[in-house]
Formats: sequence, C-alpha cells, structure tokens
Amino acid sequence: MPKSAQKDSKNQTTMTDVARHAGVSQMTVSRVMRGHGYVSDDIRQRVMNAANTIGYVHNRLAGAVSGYDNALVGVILPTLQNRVFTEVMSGINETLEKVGIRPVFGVTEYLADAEEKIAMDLLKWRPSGLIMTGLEHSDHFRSMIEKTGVRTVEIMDVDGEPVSDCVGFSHTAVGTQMAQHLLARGHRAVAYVASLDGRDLRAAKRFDAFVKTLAEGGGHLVEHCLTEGPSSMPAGQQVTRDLLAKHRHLDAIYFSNDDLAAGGMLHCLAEGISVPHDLALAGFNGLGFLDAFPMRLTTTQTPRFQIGVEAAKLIANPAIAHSEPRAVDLGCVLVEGETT
Amino acid sequence: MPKSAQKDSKNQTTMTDVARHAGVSQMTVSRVMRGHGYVSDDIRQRVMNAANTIGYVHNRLAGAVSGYDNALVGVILPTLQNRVFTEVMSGINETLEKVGIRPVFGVTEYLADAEEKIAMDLLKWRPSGLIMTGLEHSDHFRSMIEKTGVRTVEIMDVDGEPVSDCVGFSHTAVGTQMAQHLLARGHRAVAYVASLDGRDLRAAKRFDAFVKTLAEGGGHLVEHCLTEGPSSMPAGQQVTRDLLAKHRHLDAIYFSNDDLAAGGMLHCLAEGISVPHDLALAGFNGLGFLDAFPMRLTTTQTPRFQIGVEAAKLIANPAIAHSEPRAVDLGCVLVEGETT
DNA sequence: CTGTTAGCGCTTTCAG
DNA sequence: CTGAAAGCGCTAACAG
Repeated sequence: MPKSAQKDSKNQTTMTDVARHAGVSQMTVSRVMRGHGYVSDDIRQRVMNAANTIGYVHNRLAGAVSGYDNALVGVILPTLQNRVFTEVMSGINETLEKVGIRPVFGVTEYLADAEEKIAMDLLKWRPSGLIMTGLEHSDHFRSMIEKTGVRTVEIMDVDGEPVSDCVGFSHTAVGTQMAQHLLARGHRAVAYVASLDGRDLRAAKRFDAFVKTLAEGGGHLVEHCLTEGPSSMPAGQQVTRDLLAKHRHLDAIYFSNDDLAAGGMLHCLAEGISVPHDLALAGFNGLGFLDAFPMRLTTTQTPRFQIGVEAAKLIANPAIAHSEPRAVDLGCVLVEGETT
Repeated sequence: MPKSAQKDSKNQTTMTDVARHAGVSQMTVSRVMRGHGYVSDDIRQRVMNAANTIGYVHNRLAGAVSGYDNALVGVILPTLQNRVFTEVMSGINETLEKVGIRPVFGVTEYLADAEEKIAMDLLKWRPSGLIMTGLEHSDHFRSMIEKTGVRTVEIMDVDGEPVSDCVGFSHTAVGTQMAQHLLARGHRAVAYVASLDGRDLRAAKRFDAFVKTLAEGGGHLVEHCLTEGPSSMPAGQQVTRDLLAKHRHLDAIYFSNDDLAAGGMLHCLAEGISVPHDLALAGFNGLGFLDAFPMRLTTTQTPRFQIGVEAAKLIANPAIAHSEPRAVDLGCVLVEGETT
C-alpha cells in the first residue's frame, strides 16, 4: 500500500490538497478557512468549492499547537443526573456556541479527588478556560492550576476564596433565609434531608446556616438525614414516610432539593396528610417540573441557566478574561409557596 | 517584556523544559508522558518530579496534529433538558472515561440543520469518532461524513439505514406494542400527545406504528396533539385537562414520554379522575422518577444508559472500530403498570 | 490581496 | 533503554 494511503483509517486531506485543487497557495486556503485576512470573493469561492469537493474539514488542532487560543473549554460537573447541572450546562453551551467554542467535559460524580484528575486530563487539550463546580480545592490543585495559567471560573458558589473568577450565589444566605421563613410561619421542629449531594459542600453551607438561624429563632433540628443514592422523588417520598413514622412532633421538613421535596409532597398527597398544617415542606432550586403539582412548593429559586451563561462569558470574552478576577453573585429568591 | 514570556497568558512550558530539569532528552519525557516505550523507573520518576515541579501538563494537541489517534469523541444530542439524553450521555461518558477519551459536544435543540453544522464543527478537532442521534441525515451530510472517514455511531434508533454503526431499538416495535396493549385492555378511543419531540422523527415512527396497529385492532385516534415547549410535567397536566374538556368519550392517552404522562397522572389525582377506569394513561421511557408516584405508570422501558455505553464502546474499541459496520438493537420492554 | 518562510510541541523512525 | 533528526498541518509575520 502506498505511503500516501490514509493513516489511521482517517482521511488525511490537508490545506495543501485544497490549495492544489483551487490553484492557490496553502496560505490562502488557511485565510479562507478561518475567515481572517483579505481574500477576494472569487478566490474564496474557489477554495470553498475545492474543500467541499474533496471533503476537507479545517483542522483546528494544528493551529492550536502553536499556542494560539484554542476554542475549547473544559467543563467539570458533579453529575448529569441532576437537572440543576444540565441547566447550567445548557447555559454554558449556548453561550459558548455563539462564539464558536466547544466544551470538553468531565463528570466527578461528587468524588472530590476525581475533580483534580479530570481537570489535569482536560488541560491536556489546552482549553482556553476551565469551568468547575464549587470553591473548595486542595492547595496542590490550586497551585497546579496557577502554574498552568488557565483561566478558571468556579461556579455555583460565592462563599469562599475562588482561585480567580467565580459565578454563583451564597448558600449561606439561602439557608439563613429559609430558616427565617419557616420560623416566621411558626414551624419549630424541623428535619433536614439531603442526599448524595450531602457530599456536596454547598449543601453543607446551606445546612449550617439553616441550623444556626433556626436555633437562634427558637426552633430546633429534629433530625438530619441522608438518603441513599442520588436525589430523586422516590428517595424523598421514602424519607418522608420514615420521618413521619419516627417523629411524633415534626412541623416541617427542609429538603436539600426539589426532587426530594416533590417526593415528600407526593407522599403527603397519597396519604392524605395536610400540608402545611400537619407538615410543612420546603425545597431548593425552583425547578420547572414543580408547576405540575397541585400545590406550589416553597423553595429557593436559583439562577442555574444564568450561572452557565455568565461563566461562559467570563471565559469567552477576552476583554474580561484579561482583567482582574471577579466574583459574580447572581443571588437567589425565596419563593413562598403553599407548602409552608 | 522578553519574548520568552508566556504567550496568550498561557504557560508555555514544554517537554523540552521538563527534559532540561530532569537531565534527560525531550524524547524520554515524551515516552514517560504517554506511558509508551521503555523507560527505567529511576528516570521515569525524575521526569515525573520535574514535570510536577514546573507544572508541565502533557499537550495532546501536538501529537494529534500528526494524524495519530486523537482521544476526543464528538457527541451530538438533541437536548440536555430531557433525562433520556443525559442518561445516554452518562453512559457515553463513563465508558469513554475508562479509556481516557473525552467527549466534545454539541446540542441541536431538535433543529435538523443544526446537526450538520455542529458535526462539521466538531470534526475540526479531529475526533476519533462521532456519536449522533437518529438515523435521518441528508445525503450531503452523509457524503461529507464518508469523505472525512470518521467512524460514526448513530444512537436511539435502528429503523433505517445507518451511515455505519448504530445502537438503539425499534420505535416502530414500541408503538405497535403499546397499541396492542391498550387494545387488549379494552381501550379504543385514544389520544396521542407529543411535545417538541414531535420534531423528533423517532416519536413519529412510534406514532405511525401505534395508529396503524390501533386502527387494525378496532380502535381509533381521537386526537393527535402537540404541546407547546419541551416535554414536561406541567405540559402534560395542561394537555390532559384540555383533552378531557374537549372529548367526552376518551378511553386513554398515549404520551410520547413519561414527563408528559406523569403530568397527566397528577391532573387525574388532583381532580379525582379514576385511572384507568375513567381514563388510561401510558408513557414512554420508564424514567426512575415514576417510582415516587402513587400509581405505577404503564410505559416502555428504554435502555438509555446502555445505549450510551454500547455507542462509546463501538468507538473506543479499535478492534470493533475497524471491523464491519454493525447495528445493535438493545430492545425495549413494555412495563404494564396500573394506569391502563 | 496573495505567497514565502519559519516554526509551534510533539511523535515516529532509526541509531546507538 | 535512551537520543537525534525529520516532519505532522497549520498560522504569524513579512514580502510583494
């Protein structure tokens, strides 16, 4: 087989091939491909046709080798099984797409050490930025990040010390606010329910603030329980059943997210438990599916999509990218529903 | 500023820098970095230390330029707002991660022409494979794909002509099966509800087979309606309300997915409509959140995660990758719940 | 507006 | 087991 045969079962057509077909130089093809520099319309058209004819696709790797900006951004999320993060991802993706940047991504499944490994792996593709979740990172990781010099954006939280930029909201404020709300509605004996997200330090921040405020206001935490497996409606339903069986005097349950809370609500509906009279329920996130329920859940509306958008902007916009680090607090709103 | 300063705000440390620090040649560093070829443990350690010290991260772009396999796979999905696809994505991601391949991805939002554009864009990073949704692609697109020679895997469907490999199940079989089931349960007047996924040709295949089988069995389609916006519980609830108001004699509603069906179920629960006596409900996918509902929904269980796993395997495994194209039908199971 | 030259950082091939 | 040379496909810089 001649050595010119395709390597690696891949088409190896290059700009030089296109140039030959179009009767121009390789450099002209390069200019056409990336739409940069002056090329006459006539020649541009000829080059485009030649490329289409032989099936040439611009090779972005080659240019990126030279160290010029690579239109790839690393994105690390804890999971894809939670709408919260897929909405963030949508925000990131839509925003990056507009400027021709692609996300390359990794999922940690809430394992702390996975993040560092994934980040180092992502960096091998020289992304122009790295979007990761949360502000808590080991010193070693931080120093690696700084050595490589990638621009980073940490999302979902603003309570802490970001490596450089961060976009999110204060979980401490969320926990405080919800405790105040429950107290105002007269609820005192409250259980807190989290799931695997309990590994999530942001949920812990909400919890700490919540318990503190609750205690200060004369309430108390009846139980802090973690469900098996990831957050889900079935898990919320089960835990609600268990809590009610166990505690005679329970005023309210604060769930670490809406899926769990919705499961709790379904349990109450099915069992004829009067909400909020017999039991109050509160969630977190303000997910859209709640609108289908017969009762509006009290929850905290989080700006998920917007977090993705802002994070992507921070990385996509060179003007911002070379300025001082910034922390963007998008805030949250407590939505008073009918369940508290 | 000296010209050696970092270009583009990026660290420009190279293998040569590591080599100097470790007192070896650049080639040796290369061997250590990709764990290929013989290097003594002593030297390997020295190189690793040097790399860590100066913060060097292996640059995979550079090697990939030469046309050798690039550990990137393009993934194109219709949306991230549907659990079905995030579960597929999880399967893809987990499988690829094991062999050190990263997904680079794009979302079409169900726009047909977006797919081709995104695919061409993804190809610019010379992925070793392309995973896309559905079997319907324009001839132009097919020929471009063939010219570039990327290995493709089309997922979610097997009813049609794949470009090369495909992994999924038969939507025609699903529609037929559900019609048979409803007929067997005595339901005749059936409404069909789809959402934006109506743009999705797979839903259309289910619908066609469903209607055909229904008619053959003496049933009939009362109405075929499309909800506004993407599938969701609220949309399903609303459409159920509307359908019931409009049609006096409606035996059952077949929803194009579980979210819509769950919304319908919630409506019936809230309004005291007896299911399946007054109205039967059926969904599609068998999503986990259904377990939280007081009534088990009749639906078709689809192998979403597994589709992702198999698709990724087809691309990750070179042995498979260089063999003949294959169509993998993972099948589906109709789950008889309490709603029909 | 178009072409020429000189690398980018790495991997392959071929020597030792 | 380690090293030197050649070149991957492309782009910045500079000519014309």
